[in-house]
Amino acid sequence: MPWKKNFDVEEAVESAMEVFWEKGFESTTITDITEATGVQRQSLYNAVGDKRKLFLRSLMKYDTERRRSTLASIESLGTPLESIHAFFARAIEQSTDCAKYRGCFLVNTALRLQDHDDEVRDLVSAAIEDLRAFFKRLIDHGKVRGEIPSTVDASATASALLAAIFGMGVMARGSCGDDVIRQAADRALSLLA
Amino acid sequence: MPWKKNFDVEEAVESAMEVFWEKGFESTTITDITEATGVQRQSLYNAVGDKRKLFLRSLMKYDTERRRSTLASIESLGTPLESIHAFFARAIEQSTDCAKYRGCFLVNTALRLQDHDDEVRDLVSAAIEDLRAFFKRLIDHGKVRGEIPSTVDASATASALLAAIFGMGVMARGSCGDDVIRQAADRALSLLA
DNA sequence: GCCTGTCTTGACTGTGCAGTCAACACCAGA
DNA sequence: TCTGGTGTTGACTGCACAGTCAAGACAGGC
Repeated sequence: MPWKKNFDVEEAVESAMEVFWEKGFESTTITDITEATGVQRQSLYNAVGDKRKLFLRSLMKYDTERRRSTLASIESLGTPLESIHAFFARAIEQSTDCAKYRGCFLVNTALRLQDHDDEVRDLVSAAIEDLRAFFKRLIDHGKVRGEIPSTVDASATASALLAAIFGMGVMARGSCGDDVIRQAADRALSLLA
Repeated sequence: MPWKKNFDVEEAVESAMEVFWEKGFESTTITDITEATGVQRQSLYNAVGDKRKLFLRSLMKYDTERRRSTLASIESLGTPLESIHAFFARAIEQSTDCAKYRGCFLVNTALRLQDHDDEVRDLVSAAIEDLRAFFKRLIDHGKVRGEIPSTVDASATASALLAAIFGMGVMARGSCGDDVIRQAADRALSLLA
């Protein structure tokens, strides 16, 4: 007896994610989302729930389908040191292309954590901790391979790289010049030499 | 014939600044401000103008009365290297006291620059550039004094310290542990050794 | 004491929003 | 073909907000 939905929920969440990523939670209206997805208001509410649930689901989708897969592909790219450099190169590319700069969805969310509930908070904290672990793991491997001096403190340096990545994002938003961002990345990476 | 205002405009802007600093532009309502200042709606509109003008004026007050004077007092505190360490110590203290963490008003604004017009943008960019210049000046002086190795690139390292400071702010918001923030600061400062 | 122009007050207006409702369209099984 | 339940549609509700209005309070000049 039921009637099949004439839209795909996952596709709708994907489109909603793009909008939330671009504009943030507060500044996104349900109308923005219905326009982006082509799905009617009530159909969205039936399928997913309210705005908050839709945001959480978008963030989870980003976390699993974008962030984790990106880190995995970068990690398998070359040597540990090369992977770290590749990560920073990617961050620079994104930060300096101001036309389409929108940062990382999770970090954007971290910057407005007061807008959100514990579920979102926990997801964000876990993602940040995971990125730090990513750096630490690569540094440890680099030390084993002899690419990175054994005197480098893996944990502390991972924290510093994390701060550098975040800082570059802030600088990009604060309309710093590209050269300043590149300098910051270069000096941060010098901690590995 | 006129009638004297029974409130001080500067005091009102000071109170408004506290609210905008705490909650950001979008999340602050005029009612929040009338409650914080004790000044009636229309009196505020008469004295300062609309919400946007009030925000700009608050930001300018912060820039001149807080940021600049803080930098000046830190700069005159001791040797250049000591001043930089003092700046980071202050940042750590603020970032790890999560109970009253609210970051720097200008950086908070930088993170939501899309909410604002060119006047605000320009003020924020100038403040960020000024902070970078602050670091660069101190590094240059430190090199002259022999506190900082002459091999340190003052400009690039200033950019890296800037990124580190911003990154620490993001980490504080993303509910990173205090030790991670401290590690990041420690490694950033190691660029001066 | 009256007049003039500013300041104050609280109610008002219009807008944009999240979320809801009720009527309708549709499909599958009896 | 009828029936019941689910999906869809667009209008609706209630609320919070920025900004405005008009009536009144007030102080000084005449």
